Amino acid sequence: MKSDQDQSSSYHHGDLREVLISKALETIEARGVEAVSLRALARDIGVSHAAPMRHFPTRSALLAAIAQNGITSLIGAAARQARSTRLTSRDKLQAMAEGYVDWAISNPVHHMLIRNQDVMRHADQTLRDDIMAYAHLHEQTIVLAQQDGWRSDEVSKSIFLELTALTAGLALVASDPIYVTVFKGRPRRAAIKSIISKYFATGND
Amino acid sequence: MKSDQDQSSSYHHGDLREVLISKALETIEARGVEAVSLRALARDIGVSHAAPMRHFPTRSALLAAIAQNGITSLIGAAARQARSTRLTSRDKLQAMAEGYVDWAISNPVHHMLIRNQDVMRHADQTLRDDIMAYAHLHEQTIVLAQQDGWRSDEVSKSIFLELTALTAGLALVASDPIYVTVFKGRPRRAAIKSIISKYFATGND
DNA sequence: CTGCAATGTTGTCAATGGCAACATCACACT
DNA sequence: AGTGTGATGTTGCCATTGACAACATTGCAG
Repeated sequence: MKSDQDQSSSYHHGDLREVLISKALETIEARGVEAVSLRALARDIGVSHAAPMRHFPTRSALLAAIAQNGITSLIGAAARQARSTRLTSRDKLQAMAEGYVDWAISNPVHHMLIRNQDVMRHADQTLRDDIMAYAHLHEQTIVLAQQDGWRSDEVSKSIFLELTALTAGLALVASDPIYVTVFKGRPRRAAIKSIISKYFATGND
Repeated sequence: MKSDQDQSSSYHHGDLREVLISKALETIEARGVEAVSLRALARDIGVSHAAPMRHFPTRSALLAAIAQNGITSLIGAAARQARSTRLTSRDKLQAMAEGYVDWAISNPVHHMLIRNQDVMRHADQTLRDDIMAYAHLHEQTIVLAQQDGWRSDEVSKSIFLELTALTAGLALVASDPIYVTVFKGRPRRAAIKSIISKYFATGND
């Protein structure tokens, strides 16, 4: 009962790239990045040991591609919010902060890969550019909020550092198994939203 | 000019465990965790390929031991501050927050290893206990500060989450190569201390 | 319908982690 | 001092893996 029998002929898998990514995600979730092996994935999927190489030249490239998928979805969500016209610039900024942590909680593997220096070391230029694009969007959103009067007297770089640290820290704590006990009995997202709200509750005009 | 020639006989290295750890640290700093190989270390040091196994049963155990060294030094520093009698309880808490980020900046490899799920997955009970001990010390310090009137009306778990996220985030941002540009032209430690001070500047009686 | 580019396969190699059997040494105990 | 035992180091081995090369199959564009 192989799941890939709907392919007319079995020589060409037809969807190998996507299946590799999704199986790799499962592996990472269950047993960590170090457990990802191109050959094991190939065995699991039922193709020859070198087939994955047609889609990812190296193991690192597969991991980087997953990270790329992650950052792409993060930027997509952030850009959508930024275009929304129903929010003040300050609320957009808050939504962006909450969106980042939400995204990290919803996509713990992608989040972890993006924070993993071993993975990012092999990132290609597109991936690096996308991460920078997100940071720039963040900075611009801060500047816009400041232009509308929110903490307009502060240095935007400082706000950027502060907000980046806060959201990165919350995302880390929320998805790190070490800290699960912190949330015992409390819904993670609510506790986090409340902390972010508190941050944004000051400095309003 | 080998550095290990001061050993009388060369059969027993005499200091292999420590040298393995220090060489591994260099490797991680230069080329990341994934570049650590027991055999390469053995070659580098000049012992046989299986010698490292006498000190670390697996590669993961070596990495976990380095993480253990890190958390031990972190706890040592924190406990020293906590015992200081010249600080108010609130100042002790602030010193602990600053101390954590300082430690992370001074020991980026250790900090990264402790945050690395692949490494922590293989942590033994002692390492897990030590990390919990640090969290407990943090929580106790918060409670003491609250008992002395600092934010005494807030839930200490919330403060813990907030402070842990802030410090973890600052440590992450400060040591992540992705964010080096944020600190362009600004001393890292000063920028971070100022953010932490700001956090502690509110809620004082 | 044909030839080429994309995709998959088989075979091979060096490096690695890990295990086992053996060698050497330091040190505690008498 | 002598010894023997546990700690530490060595050699040899094996399975797995990433990576590469040469070859096979197939879909598709012209």
